[in-house]
Amino acid sequence: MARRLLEARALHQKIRAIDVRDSRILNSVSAQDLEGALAGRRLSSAIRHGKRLFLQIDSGLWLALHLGLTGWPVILEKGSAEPRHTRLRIDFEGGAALAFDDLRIFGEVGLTASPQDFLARRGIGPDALKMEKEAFLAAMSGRKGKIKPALLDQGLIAGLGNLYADEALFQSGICPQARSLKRERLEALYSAIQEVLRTSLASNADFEKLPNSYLLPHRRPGEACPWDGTALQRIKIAGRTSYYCPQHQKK
DNA sequence: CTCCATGTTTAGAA
DNA sequence: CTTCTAAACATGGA
Repeated sequence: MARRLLEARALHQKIRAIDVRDSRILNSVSAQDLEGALAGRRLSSAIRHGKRLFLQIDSGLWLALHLGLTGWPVILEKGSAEPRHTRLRIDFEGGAALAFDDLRIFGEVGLTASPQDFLARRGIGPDALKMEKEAFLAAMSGRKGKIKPALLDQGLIAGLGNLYADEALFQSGICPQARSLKRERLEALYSAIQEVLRTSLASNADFEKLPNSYLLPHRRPGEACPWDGTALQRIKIAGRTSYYCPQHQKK
């Protein structure tokens, strides 16, 4: 979504000014370096890999973005008010601007020579939506730990967060604490991941627009499973809250 | 006031 | 070596 937005609205315009409002979002780059890399240039393409966004600058360098918990890119038309927690603002010739809004500042902005380099250095694995089934099976099999932390491990599969991991497990009938899953169940999980991510993209990450058969619109204490009416369970796994249905999600 | 929260990294314990 | 937990980061809402 963010990538599509940037692709549609932030490319090919000459950058007039950069304003780093809060340098805490910068990751191993100074505000000066960022300005030097962007001023007078244009953004030429946008790609997403897992939770990372990369914007190519026409100099060949890339802007590397992570939205964190609360980050979001916002396109501002000429004269429109900017979001309250704008941490970085890029103004284009012509009056439009790109604001990076991020309340909690868990997002980050950096520069890299190439996305491949950046991903390798950070140890980020294949993107969930581009990953082949066999690669997924290879990454997930032979592990002794619980399935949920493996899904959240960005080095094994990049792009699933806590909520979508819960949703994929829910859809494939697998308990987040299950271990050593058989091939057949991993295949079901793979399909669920693909479907959950595609459906979520189509609904613009709005939980209320997701099908009622999804966990996410019901992911609250005391709610019932939309499949069988069983009370949803809430547990902590690897420090993250997990919701699941004890009736249809098996170990 | 306290607890919790959509993410990542790091340190340290099993 | 693998797996898991807690803490830290910053801010707001219940």
